[in-house]
Amino acid sequence: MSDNDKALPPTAKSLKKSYCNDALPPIEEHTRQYETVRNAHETELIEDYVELIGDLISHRGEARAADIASRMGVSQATVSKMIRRLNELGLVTSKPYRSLFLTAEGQKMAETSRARHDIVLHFLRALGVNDHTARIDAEGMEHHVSNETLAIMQRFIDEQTKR
Amino acid sequence: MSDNDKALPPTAKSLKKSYCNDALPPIEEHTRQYETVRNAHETELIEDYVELIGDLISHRGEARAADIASRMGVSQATVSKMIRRLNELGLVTSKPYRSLFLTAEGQKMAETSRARHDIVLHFLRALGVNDHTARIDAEGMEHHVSNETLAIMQRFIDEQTKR
DNA sequence: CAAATAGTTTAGCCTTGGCTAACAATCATT
DNA sequence: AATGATTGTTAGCCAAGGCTAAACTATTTG
Ligand SMILES: [Mn+2]
Ligand SMILES: [Mn+2]
Ligand SMILES: [Mn+2]
Ligand SMILES: [Mn+2]
Repeated sequence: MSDNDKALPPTAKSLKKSYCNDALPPIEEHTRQYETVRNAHETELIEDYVELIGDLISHRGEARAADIASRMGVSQATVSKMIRRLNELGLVTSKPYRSLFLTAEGQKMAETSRARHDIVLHFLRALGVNDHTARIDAEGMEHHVSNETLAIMQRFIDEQTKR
Repeated sequence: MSDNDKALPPTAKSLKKSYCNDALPPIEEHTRQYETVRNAHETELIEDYVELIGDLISHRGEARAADIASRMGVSQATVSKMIRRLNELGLVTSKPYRSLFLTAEGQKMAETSRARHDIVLHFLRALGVNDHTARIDAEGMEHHVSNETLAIMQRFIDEQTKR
């Protein structure tokens, strides 16, 4: 019914509010938007844990539950429970009372997440956002940035840094 | 211990990976990042519901539970339960089996959310992201964009549209 | 090496946000 | 006005992700 995808009207009216109060998107498209967000929510905590574990291992030599808990700002019990989940998902290996290791799959996820996180963070800084704020925003935004947008962000960073 | 906030070294070394694999952020700052994300998660569904209800009212004349359910892509039972919550939070008023209305507070939240959502969406398009992708990304990103970043996005949009 | 401290796990509780199935109300059509 | 279709509600289930308290293990230190 609506043609949101095609060229914006060449004669935008108010330029400030031009296409913003368009009709609602068609139902199926609208639904898919919310669905995508719900799906992201299912994986984002997992990604953050795996990414943090990878960071702890590479920067500290090992990943201990207590460090995860204090970095995440949650209780050790919460971390312990989550580690069981990560184990079941095949992302980490752990022996009771010992520190954690990432499986091959876990390492892959850690790298991917870290790379994406870095692009978003660098993009925000390149855009002019204060480092502190950029870090906070990136931690949440990263899980909702498509590969398409990520590529554009990377291009933006490259252009900024080149000049 | 680290000074992430202050001026980046004027002689950045690799420019591609310069500050990305720095040491981990100091614990308290790191914790605050994750905390901020957790807080956003508590309010984001609420915001999406309220924003959608506002949109339905202004574009359709009324907000019915069935429309919310089909747009959100969830069951009517889920919507019914959520409406009770919105009611308890003082964001909507509703009589059984009738359509919904936003309270003054609800309207304020709807406007704020809608405005923020629009800025993020327009920003992504101005950046060169395809409309369809931009809509999907915006739906998730919007809840994790600080006011500081939002202002910068708005400035970017203005500059893009001016030239 | 024994005791104290630090780290980890388990048990049990809670809220949120999904679901299905059954029931209740409203609305539209004859 | 009766009936069937649509819409809304309730009950009861589940998983995720928090928490505290208590028990257990490992490490450090006297
Ligand atoms: Mn991350
Ligand atoms: Mn994150
Ligand atoms: Mn929104
Ligand atoms: Mn949203």
